[in-house]
Amino acid sequence: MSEKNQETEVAVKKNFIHQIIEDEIKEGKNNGRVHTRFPPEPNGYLHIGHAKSICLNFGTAQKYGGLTNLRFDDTNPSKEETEYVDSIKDDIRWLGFDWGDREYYASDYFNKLFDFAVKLINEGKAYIDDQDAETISSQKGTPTRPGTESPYRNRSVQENLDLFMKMKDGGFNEGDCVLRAKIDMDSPNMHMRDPILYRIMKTPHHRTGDKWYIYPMYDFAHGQCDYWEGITNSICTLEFEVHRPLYDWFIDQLKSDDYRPRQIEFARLNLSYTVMSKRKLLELVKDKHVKGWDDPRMPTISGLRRRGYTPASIRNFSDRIGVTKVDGMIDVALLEHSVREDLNKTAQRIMGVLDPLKVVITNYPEGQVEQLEAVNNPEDPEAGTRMVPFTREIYIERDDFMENPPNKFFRLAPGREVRLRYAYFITCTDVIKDADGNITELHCTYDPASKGGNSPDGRKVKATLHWVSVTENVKAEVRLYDRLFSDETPDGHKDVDFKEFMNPGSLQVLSECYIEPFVKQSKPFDHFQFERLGYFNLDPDSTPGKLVFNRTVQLRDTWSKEQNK
RNA sequence: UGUCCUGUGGUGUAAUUGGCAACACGUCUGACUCUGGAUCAGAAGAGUCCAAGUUCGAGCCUUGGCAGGACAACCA
Repeated sequence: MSEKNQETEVAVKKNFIHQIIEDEIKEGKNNGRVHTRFPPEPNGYLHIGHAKSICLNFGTAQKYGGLTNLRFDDTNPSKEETEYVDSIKDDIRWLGFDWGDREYYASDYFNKLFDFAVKLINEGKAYIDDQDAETISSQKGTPTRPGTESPYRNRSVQENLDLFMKMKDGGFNEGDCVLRAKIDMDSPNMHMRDPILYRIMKTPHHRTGDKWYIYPMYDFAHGQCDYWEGITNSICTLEFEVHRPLYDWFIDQLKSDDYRPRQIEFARLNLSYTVMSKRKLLELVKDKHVKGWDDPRMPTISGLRRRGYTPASIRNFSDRIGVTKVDGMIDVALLEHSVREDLNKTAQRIMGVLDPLKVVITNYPEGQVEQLEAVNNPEDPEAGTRMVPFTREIYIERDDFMENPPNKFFRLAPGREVRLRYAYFITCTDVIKDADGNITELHCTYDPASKGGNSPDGRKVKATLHWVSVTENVKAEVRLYDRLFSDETPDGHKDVDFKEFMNPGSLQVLSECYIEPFVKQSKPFDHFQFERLGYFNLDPDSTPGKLVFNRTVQLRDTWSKEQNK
């Protein structure tokens, strides 16, 4: 089934960044122009936290009639790969955003950055330091203690220039020396204590190959790229707050008129029961704790996509959680609510039995196949109806039957009558067991007058069960997912590795599932609601002979709540 | 012994010239229902980190505390 277009969209509410921008527009800053950028480092797959940033950056520009650039922050060739560039572009597009032809790379600016560094050297604002990393680090001081100046700090401009050229030309080994800005070793802000601008790396770069032996540091690249691209609002996460004075310092050295990009920080997303750091996600992938970056249990965008999340559901989630500077923790339940809300309006309904229990309808003609009409989506009349085959033997869900039902159990039990959805009323007459006392099948009778699901005498039943014909069905594998971690903050424990909290039951594979024949025509990533069970989508592992479904999320279930009381 | 940032129901956000705290998720009732879904109606739950001050009036302003977070990679 193709994706329906009637996605639900939550109105983007105004956040503190929008407020700042509106104030700027009122002041006439940048002539009312708004230009943002999304700057991923291509060293891993995007996750739901990046989705928040993408929605913020693209959404803010859209809101104020501006543009958003995509810029890969590729200043460290030892970590970055083209595979990641491709996945990032796919994910942003899938989320529904477009950067037009404004696809940039920090590496596009390597020449300009080099020239800028030369300018700083000429102005006596940068110098080559021959000390090793450890020494430089020890001279930095601590957050509470000032640093000390490097003995190389006052080299002549000419000497600095010569050495910088030699660095560029590969005349040194990695670690021999670095280029540093000459700012203030006494600054209370660590980042202003003569930060490193360039380091030597003899690693080929995914775009510039072996052209460069020196690469700029993040701080020396990011703000300048913003400046050259005409970015007005450079939105980043809270940990860069202390970098802002340095960001501004570089812009001060660069700017030629009133224009200057402004860095604004917001709190990154933390989701309960998951980890969000790229390093930890990479670890899960590399050590095979999950099947890959797109494992449906991963909080990556590709994982959520494979799990069955829709772009609209992620966008809505992102709008709903808001944007602030408060470092908090969002309940995964809100993410789940967002998919249910969207899928409820759009998903094709079908019937599927995950844990089959055979039912023989003893008074139904053998060999007969009836086609019964079923509604495709009660939330969307336009979705129409389909036919579902009914036969003498059917499967129902094993836990839809109880031999000795408690008070509030409304489903099938000995002697009780229930409705089979879109079919007939049936009454349980016999419970068949094996030698060990396990229930192997049920015998029921049906009321032919209740065809379609209603009895002409107005008789009511308390429950409606989903079912699938024993002979007219598609057998499928269904993968049930639970949270990957059993702890709310798996990486929040100082002495315990986050992997200790991995949930051993996060994946449950059911191979004996029966789905109504309608699903034969479905394609990977198609969304369904298996009635009464939850939302599922077809996994790309499916082959024509074997369909595989992922459970995106369960339906809200008041019965299980009742049970847990 | 520093700099910067943050503190509003269980969670997340709102309260725009100071006017007795709103919304969403979650929770709990009930109605309706051919999905124990959805929908609808309703409830509980904070007096805004603390203290003092200004004011007729403070979540918003002032002062002083307290608590949490970020910063010491040739990572981003």
